[in-house]
Amino acid sequence: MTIEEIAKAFKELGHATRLLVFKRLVKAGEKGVSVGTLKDELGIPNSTLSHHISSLVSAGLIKQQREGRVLYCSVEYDKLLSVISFLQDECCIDETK
Amino acid sequence: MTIEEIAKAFKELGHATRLLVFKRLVKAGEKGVSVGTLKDELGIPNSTLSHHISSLVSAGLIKQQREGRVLYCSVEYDKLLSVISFLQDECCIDETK
DNA sequence: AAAACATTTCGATAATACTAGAAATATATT
DNA sequence: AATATATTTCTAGTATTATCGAAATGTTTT
Repeated sequence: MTIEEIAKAFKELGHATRLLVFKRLVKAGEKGVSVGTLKDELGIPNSTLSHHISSLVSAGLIKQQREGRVLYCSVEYDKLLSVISFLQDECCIDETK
Repeated sequence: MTIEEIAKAFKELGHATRLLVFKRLVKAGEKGVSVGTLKDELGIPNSTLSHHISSLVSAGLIKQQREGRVLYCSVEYDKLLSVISFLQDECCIDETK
């Protein structure tokens, strides 16, 4: 993962609405949550939510799977783990220097 | 920490230049790195760097301490730990549901 | 107090992001 | 095939962010 990819992930997590969506999806686990459910829970317009979702997808933080006419959103755990690893490894506190 | 504060931290880390600065400061440890050194290492203009630094300060991710005419920037570890904790706790992978 | 050094603030431009109503697309049901 | 449901794309206005040269500020040395 390049620094740009990590920065992109942070950037997309750096908005309260998107962070709420992401947090909600992590809680939901494997199957995820439909766009409509997110819309109802967060109370924001379709189009606005749709843009936020595609931002998260573009950063590789979440993915979407269709089931009939419902689109489920779910977390890309590999990406989440990469981000956590970056903070722990690349940004580790090294007092031994 | 509110969701807005966490989002703000992610937002400011969400830019390649700022993320490089932050990473550099974490590596540097307690004393930090001067603005001038960052400028030389990253090769970006004073004013641009200064804005990025104040963004990181505004998110509480770094702080500045003057020593003579040199301003040192250093990481606010509490904030870094909060961000890591958020990802691990609030965004934990819970397969037990 | 003048000159040198370190950093920020000003000012202005360009680029990107946020928001959301309305129209379009895709799928399912009757 | 018509209707209902779920979601995205279009369009457009507003707001925020990024960039950086030049001027200003604060600090030290001479």
